[in-house]
Amino acid sequence: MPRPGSLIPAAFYLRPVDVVARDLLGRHLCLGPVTLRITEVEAYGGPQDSASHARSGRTPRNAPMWEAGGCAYVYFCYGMHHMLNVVTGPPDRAEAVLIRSCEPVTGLDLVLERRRHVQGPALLTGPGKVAQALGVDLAFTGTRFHEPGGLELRAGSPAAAILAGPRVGVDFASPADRDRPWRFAEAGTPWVSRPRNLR
DNA sequence: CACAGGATCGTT
DNA sequence: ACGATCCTGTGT
Repeated sequence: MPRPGSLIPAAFYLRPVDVVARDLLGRHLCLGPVTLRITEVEAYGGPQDSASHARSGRTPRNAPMWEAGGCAYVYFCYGMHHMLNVVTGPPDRAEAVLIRSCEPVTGLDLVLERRRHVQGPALLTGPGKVAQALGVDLAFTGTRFHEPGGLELRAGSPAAAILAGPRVGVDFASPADRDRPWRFAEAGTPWVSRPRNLR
């Protein structure tokens, strides 16, 4: 059975992080039998962004952020959740896009099993839920989305309109970074975490 | 080596 | 509003 959409080439990721973030909406995330369509993302800048994991420079955990765009950066949070990011830009820019919400496309039976049969948008709205549904864990950090066979990004169907707002859970950042409107979601979709604060 | 805290989630 | 739960970065 062919994959839904063609594999996205490496050049896609070599643009400013907010541009790639918007362009990721509507693309397909694929792993094994599961395909998810991206509906909500957040952009994180390099060392100068006080909300980003890159703010402390290169560490063992965030090393994939310093790779060339197209790399996966996965980290473990709050002792129980995995967070999936798409690294962007040339090497050493350390920018990444957090995948916050998706809608199901294929492999729904497996997604429902992994998500304990939660009903409605609560199934996939939130970064921890997306990673759990896809089956992504730390073993995937450092892998490349444009190389076939593993965690892949494919064409999908683009978002017609996009809403933006401040990022979630970054109250610790400086005011300028806290207020930067770098959360993006497809307009009108129910597959979004915290629909408030978007316009 | 010890410790404080986190780009969250689900329940109370 | 809060507890779960453990990896991570930082400091001693």
